[in-house]
Amino acid sequence: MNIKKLNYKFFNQPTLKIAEKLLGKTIIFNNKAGIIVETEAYIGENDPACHAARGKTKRNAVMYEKGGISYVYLIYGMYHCLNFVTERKNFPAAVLIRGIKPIPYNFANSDFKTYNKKELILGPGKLCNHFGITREHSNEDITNSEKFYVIDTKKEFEHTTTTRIGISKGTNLPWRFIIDI
DNA sequence: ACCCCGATCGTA
DNA sequence: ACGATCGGGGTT
Repeated sequence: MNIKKLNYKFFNQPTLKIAEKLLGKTIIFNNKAGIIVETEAYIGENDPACHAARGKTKRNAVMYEKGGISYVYLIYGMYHCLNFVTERKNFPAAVLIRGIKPIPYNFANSDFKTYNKKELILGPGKLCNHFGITREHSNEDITNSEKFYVIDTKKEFEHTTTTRIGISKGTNLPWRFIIDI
């Protein structure tokens, strides 16, 4: 199949760059595939919306690990959110995956051109439901797994940058990235 | 032990 | 606009 996975080096770039470059890349999780169409960055203890804003705790400890592992948490008692941890160990940062275009697993490494808005799964909770991702899938090394990884493609995509949504602090930071439909 | 509230979503 | 639903984390 000749599939290249995003590696440790990719996840050690600045988080904003990673959030931007993840657009258009394909997540593989247990034989399901989806192209990332929307991301948000959460960066460091000085970002008031970041889970690490009040320092290290049991829940956010994985954010302090090295880049390239998953961080999945439960929100509002019923939804899961998928993040990829970024940057160096002991610097808490991650990219939240907010939207995908589901595609057949067998076409995961092929080219694509169009996004029909009706086909998209927008929202971190819905996307985790689609894949079947839960907290049990947190703290997994996605650079070195056969079940859970992101396909490395060089192609870049036109996108729009906005402020992050669904938060009450840090609303001024333009750290949300969306593929232009 | 208690209380507040959240990186959401479906329904109204 | 609002309620569901529950665990994390701060406070008493």
